[in-house]
Parts: sequence; C-alpha cells; structure tokens
Amino acid sequence: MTKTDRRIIRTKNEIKQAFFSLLSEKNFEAITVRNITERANINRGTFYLHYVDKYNLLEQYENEIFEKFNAILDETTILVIDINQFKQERLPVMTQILHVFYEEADSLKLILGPNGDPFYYEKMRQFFVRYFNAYLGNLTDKSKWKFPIELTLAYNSNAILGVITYWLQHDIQQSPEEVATMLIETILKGTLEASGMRSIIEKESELGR
Amino acid sequence: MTKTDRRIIRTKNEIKQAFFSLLSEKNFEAITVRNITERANINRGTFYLHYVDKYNLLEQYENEIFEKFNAILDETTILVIDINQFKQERLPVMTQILHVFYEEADSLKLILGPNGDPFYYEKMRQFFVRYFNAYLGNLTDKSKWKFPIELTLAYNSNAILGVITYWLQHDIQQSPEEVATMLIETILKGTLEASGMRSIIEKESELGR
DNA sequence: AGAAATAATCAACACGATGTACATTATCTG
DNA sequence: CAGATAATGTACATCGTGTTGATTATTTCT
Repeated sequence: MTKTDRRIIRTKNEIKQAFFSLLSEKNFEAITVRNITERANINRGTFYLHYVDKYNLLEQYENEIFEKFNAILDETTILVIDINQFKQERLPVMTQILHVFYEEADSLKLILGPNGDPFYYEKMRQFFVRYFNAYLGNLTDKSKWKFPIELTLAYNSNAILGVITYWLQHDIQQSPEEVATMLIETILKGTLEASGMRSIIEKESELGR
Repeated sequence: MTKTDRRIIRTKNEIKQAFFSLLSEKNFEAITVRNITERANINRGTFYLHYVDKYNLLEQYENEIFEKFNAILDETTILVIDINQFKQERLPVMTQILHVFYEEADSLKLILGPNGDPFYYEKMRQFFVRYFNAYLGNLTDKSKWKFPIELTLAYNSNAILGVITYWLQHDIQQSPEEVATMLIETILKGTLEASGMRSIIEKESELGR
C-alpha cells in the first residue's frame, strides 16, 4: 500500500547498493552520508527523506535479517531429553540457521566483520546463547557443572559464531550442512575427537615410545 | 633521555585517564579529541603535540600491551610430541597469558568490547591461532583432519578469546589459573566431558527409560 | 639560582560533514 | 490528464578537525 511508489523502491535500492559497496571498502564509522549519496547518484537531501542517519540505515537491514533467525527458534520445539538424541535433534536446527547465514552472506559477512557493527555480533552471539541454553536446561542440573555455566556459554557461542563468520568471510567451500555438522560434532565431542584425530594421535604416541 | 620532562608525563597520563574513562561510556568512534581534552583539562592543541589523532592514541596502548603477549610465545619452546603431555605442557603457557589479561584488564575489557577496536580483537584472535597452530603442527598430519583445519582454528581461537573477554567484562570471580584450566580442558575434551556432565547425563538417560 | 629549552596555552583559520528548510522540478498513480 | 508526492538544488548554522603563530608557564641543566 504505502510502499508502491517506484521512485522510493529505486532510491532505496541505490542506497543499499552504495552502502554495502562502501562497507566492503571501509569502516562503517568512516562512511559518510555524502559518500553514500554520491555513489548512489542521488541528492544528499533525499537520503534524509528515508533514513534518520546512517545508523538508522544499518539498523533497518539488521532487524530485517534478525527476524529470520528468531523465526527459526520460535518454530522449534525442544524435544531433547536424552543425550543420544542430542545430535539428531539439534543438527536440523543448526542447518536451518546456517542456511539463513548463507542466503544473507553478502550483507552478513560485512556487518559481522571488523568494519561492521560489533553490537550486531554481540546480538547474534546472544542468539546462540539462547539456542544453546534452551537445550542444556532440559538436559541437566546446571548447578553441578564444574565450571561456571556462563563461561561455557561464552565458549560455545563465540566458537559457533566465530566459525560462521570465518566461513562467510573467506568463502570456504563447505555447504551449510557440512558446517553445521562440524559445529555440532565439535561442541559434542571436542576438537580432537570430532576431527577424528584423537585415535590417530594416540596411536602415534604409542609407537613413539 | 627524551621522555623525562614531567609536563609530558603528566599530560599523557591525563589523556590516558580521560580516554579510557570516555571509552567506558561510549563508542570509540563517537569519542572526539575535544571530548578527551576537555575531560583531561588540557588545551586541544596540546593533544596534537603528542598524538597524530585519536587512532594513533589507541594504537600506542594497543602495541604496548600486545608486546607482552608476543613475549610469552617467543620465550616458549614447543615440547609437545605426545598427546598425554598436552595438558601439562600447555596449561602453564595459557596461565601466563591469562595473567597478562588480568593485569591489563582495565584497558583490555574496553578495547576488546563492542565499544572498542574490532581489529584488535582480530589481532588477538590471530595470536591464539598462532598459539594453537604451533602445537598442532607437532602433534599430527593436518591433511588427515575430517574438517578444514581453518575452521577448527577459527572455532578454538574464538572460543578462547570469547571466554576471556567475557571474563574480563563481567568481573567473573575466577582466577587466571581457573580460567586457564577451564579453557584447556574444554579444548581437549569438549564442553560436556570437561564440565563433568557427560557421565551424569548418561546416567540420567539410562534411568529415564 | 638563573638562563636556555621546551611544553602548554590561546586565538584564529579553512575544510568538510551534519541535519534542516524551502522553493522548484520531475515522476508516478489512479 | 491532474493531483500527489518523491527528488533536486541551494542555503544555512553547527560542530569537529588539524594546523599555525604568538605568548605564557614550567622544567632542566649548568
């Protein structure tokens, strides 16, 4: 209804193009409204017809994307009550999440990168804390943990988001499914066992002495 | 020799104080040279007598601190050739590293936080990649890994730095030794086993059916 | 203690970005 | 085609930057 005018659609597209093109070259804070409008070939005043400032511009894209992630968790019922179901229950959700990252790769690799928005990184990290915490709550009594649960959540959420960000930014040739598998396996078993190295290393150690 | 003049020392101290005080309140990019000099009660021109701009100011502190970390790895000889030595060899180094973080907590919690410098976060992450990679190289043939080694490095470096940043920022009541232990154990065994939950969960699962 | 060195201050400047306003032109919708 | 509205162009006050040159204050060294 309200957003049918073609001029608006065109202008907003030009701005988006110009903005992400600039974000791939320099820091968000170093980008000026002037920069954006010059590259988009529109009048500077026009920018302010659509956005309050450059922060508002970024925010709109961020929220748009974040909705997609929340939708996944909202739809997901937590069924895990057994450690053996852990993987089969969790892998599909992680795969779904990875697919959204893949779809939005062009924007997300920039927003989550060092030239992007650190607060969005933190927001996404909290998303994984939520994802992780929900399962753990069903599995066991948190008070029995050897280490503070907060640190474990920080450990895993940063690991997951770190891998995903790296994957996006370096165009690693792995499908969303493969990355999801790697993450779930490593969370569950730890780096050495998940990668299949533990047994190999142990064999080498035995031979060595 | 060159830096004995008391006026310089005093001025630089005032600037440092004011700067980190501001960094605890708002984003680095939002901080202006004006802000800093007003809070430090010095003339704005004086700032430019000592620093090129605010980036140069931050850079000086960053390099100062980073030297300390590099010194640790440079002094460390890698002796690990056996998986069983893994923990006893690595824990002391990690503990040393954690102590530096602890000493510089006031600055680092801000620089590594969302209001700080994302590039420094990345630089510190690379430091942990170096730390991690060095050991792995001695342990095994990387080509046999089930997942791309890059992703494993991203996983672990982000996990480690994420936990440390969280620890600093939330004033968690754990000593450097305790955090170092948590990190090494989790890297080695994975979250569930390291926290002592695997056996408990498995017992619960058996009872449940 | 006094002279020379130099750090800090003050005022001024050009430059560039911001956000707003208003009159005008161009384009779209029904 | 006519009315609505998006986009343009121009102007303006405000603020931060980085630099300059003259002046004052403090420190160092003999």
